[in-house]
Amino acid sequence: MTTSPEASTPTEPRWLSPEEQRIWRTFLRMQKELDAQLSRQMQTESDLSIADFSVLVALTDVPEGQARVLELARELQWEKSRLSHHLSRMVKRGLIARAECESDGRGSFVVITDAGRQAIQAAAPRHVELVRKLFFDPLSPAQLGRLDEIAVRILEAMEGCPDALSDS
Amino acid sequence: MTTSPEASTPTEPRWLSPEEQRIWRTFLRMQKELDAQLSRQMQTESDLSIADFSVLVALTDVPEGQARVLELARELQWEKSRLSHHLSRMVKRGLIARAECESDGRGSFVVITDAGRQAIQAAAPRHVELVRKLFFDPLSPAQLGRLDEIAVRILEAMEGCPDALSDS
DNA sequence: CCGCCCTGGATGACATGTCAACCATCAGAG
DNA sequence: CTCTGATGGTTGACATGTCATCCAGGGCGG
Repeated sequence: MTTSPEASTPTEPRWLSPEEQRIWRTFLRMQKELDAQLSRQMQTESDLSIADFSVLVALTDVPEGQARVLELARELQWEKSRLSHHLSRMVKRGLIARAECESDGRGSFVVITDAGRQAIQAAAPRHVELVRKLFFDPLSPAQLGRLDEIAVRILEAMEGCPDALSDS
Repeated sequence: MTTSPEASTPTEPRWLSPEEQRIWRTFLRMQKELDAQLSRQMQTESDLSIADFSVLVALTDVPEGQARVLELARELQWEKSRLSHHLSRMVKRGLIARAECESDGRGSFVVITDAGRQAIQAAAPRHVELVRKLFFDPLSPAQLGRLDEIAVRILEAMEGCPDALSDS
């Protein structure tokens, strides 16, 4: 971001002003810290990663605690290969199980196990508390509304972009 | 986040309202997408990861393009082991080099190479453009100011937290 | 000079994510 | 029925992160 403005680039790039740089770095730092705190807490207090948690949430959101793999992938907006790898690890740890799909020989279902339910039921309250403490509580309702607008705005800006909005 | 509110937890957790859930998920999605787009662009157009880029930026920010490892770690707010691993990979790719530290036999310097300089000088303009396009351009100056306040607010909320703000 | 603890940094084992290739099944054209 | 291409999903190789551990050199009391 601070590469000296002397290089002869076609149409001199619009470098960030010092103030813009500060804002951008603050924003990045906030994101990183937030993520780090939430991950750390989830890991140390509940022995789950945020990724594990997301999968379990998606599964409990759905009737029977059971879903097709690609359906999950769409829900989570994960690549299918990432999901597949992650599911394998979760199976190994007993949080979920795979089940055959009768109607389609290719597909398979993912089912949440009792251990999985227990894990998420233990983790969720703490997680929500922390999300409140770090995100909702510090912001006024007005700020929250404006942040939401901003997030939506940025999402819109990304929608028309070269790379598809990450899915499989 | 949607674990049914029937479990008998001590002091029923303050679950998120549907609207709060929507806001939180939107926020997470925005973060993820932003990061994904920036990473993808950096990778495909400049063959660098955001991490590589950050290291190179930190090195060009500093006189002589040279710094001590832990100094870099502090700058980037990375764990020292992460940095060490990453530096090894970057050395292997010729972007940086290690140099002995005369004054302290333990330490070593990291120096940016010519290849490293070329890489960052090629990558920076495109990166800045994308940051503008996805972050600064879509927001009004007023929104930007409010977002900054919000980010600072959240960072403050995290400062007093159990886990130290991630450093080594 | 010696013993001891601190510090800077590297390493190995392991969790996670990405990309590309693979494979079986399905679905439709002939 | 068979060939062909799309679909659902897994796999392997490899990049990246985390944690715990190790190790060499430094600084200091004695």
